[in-house]
Amino acid sequence: MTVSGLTAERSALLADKLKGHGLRTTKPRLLLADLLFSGGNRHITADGLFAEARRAGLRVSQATIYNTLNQFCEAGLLREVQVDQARSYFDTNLDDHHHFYIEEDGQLIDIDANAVALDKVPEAPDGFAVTGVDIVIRLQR
Amino acid sequence: MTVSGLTAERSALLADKLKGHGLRTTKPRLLLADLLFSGGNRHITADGLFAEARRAGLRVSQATIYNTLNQFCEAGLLREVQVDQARSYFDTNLDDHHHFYIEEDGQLIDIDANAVALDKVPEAPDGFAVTGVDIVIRLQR
DNA sequence: TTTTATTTTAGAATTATTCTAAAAAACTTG
DNA sequence: CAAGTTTTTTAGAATAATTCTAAAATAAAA
Repeated sequence: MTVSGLTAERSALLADKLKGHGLRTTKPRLLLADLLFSGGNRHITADGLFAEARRAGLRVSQATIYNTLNQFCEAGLLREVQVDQARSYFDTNLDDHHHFYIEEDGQLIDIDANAVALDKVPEAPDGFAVTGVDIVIRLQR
Repeated sequence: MTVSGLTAERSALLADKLKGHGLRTTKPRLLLADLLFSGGNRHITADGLFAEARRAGLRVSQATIYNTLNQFCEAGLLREVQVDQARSYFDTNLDDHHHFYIEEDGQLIDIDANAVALDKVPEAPDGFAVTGVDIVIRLQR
């Protein structure tokens, strides 16, 4: 499959990444994966990715953006970050880490896990297992 | 003002609480305040409070529920907890504390601040002040 | 009591997201 | 490659939480 705006090498690399996570390679997925994974780590909303995709000349529906983001999450290529109940943020950084959140402009900044020392954590109630520990430090100017 | 289902003493107590936070006492506010503050601390969604209010015989619109919850937040009588981008949770516990969150049933459980030892926290980026540190421990059965 | 300011309300509007069912694209097999 | 099967994509409708609007009701002030 050839996708305009992507070199053959990058295309092959991304296709491998998708296949490696059990996802078929399709044109929309390849181009969205390129937007998401070809720079450094990033945080993005569905709407933001939609805008970028159109700017990049990819004509995709919003439904595809949502489907793709959710599939990438399930496949373990992305993580969702819960900081604002108004919209979902997706994070390409899969390492153990936390976030600064600037509410005014909706900006997220990664905090490396070892910049935080969480020395005492309460035990989970009986019958429950911890699936994640999220720390969000809210900021204001 | 008399409100059916509220003793005069409780009514007066709640009215004082509202006034003390710069809010006029109205019938809907008094009854919602009673639901929110007359038992122990609690976590509730707008929808949950709406259902309770109707069960308690208060005929109040959804808009009033939302207005009241937001006003109570601004007035410092409630806090909003960000755990699920699908809906807002409000917490009557104003002490410094954190949360367990059981995604399956949307249940929140308080974690006392001193059950957590957060010994190293990164500095806020230049020009920013920390407005809150939220720790959410997600649980699964 | 009259006036003024604030609240409440029903219902419309908004916004993010999911659903639907049909068309398109991607794999599979002969 | 051709035909058949499965998965994706899509446009647009549907859903759900929340906010907005402008008018009626209520509360405070004079």
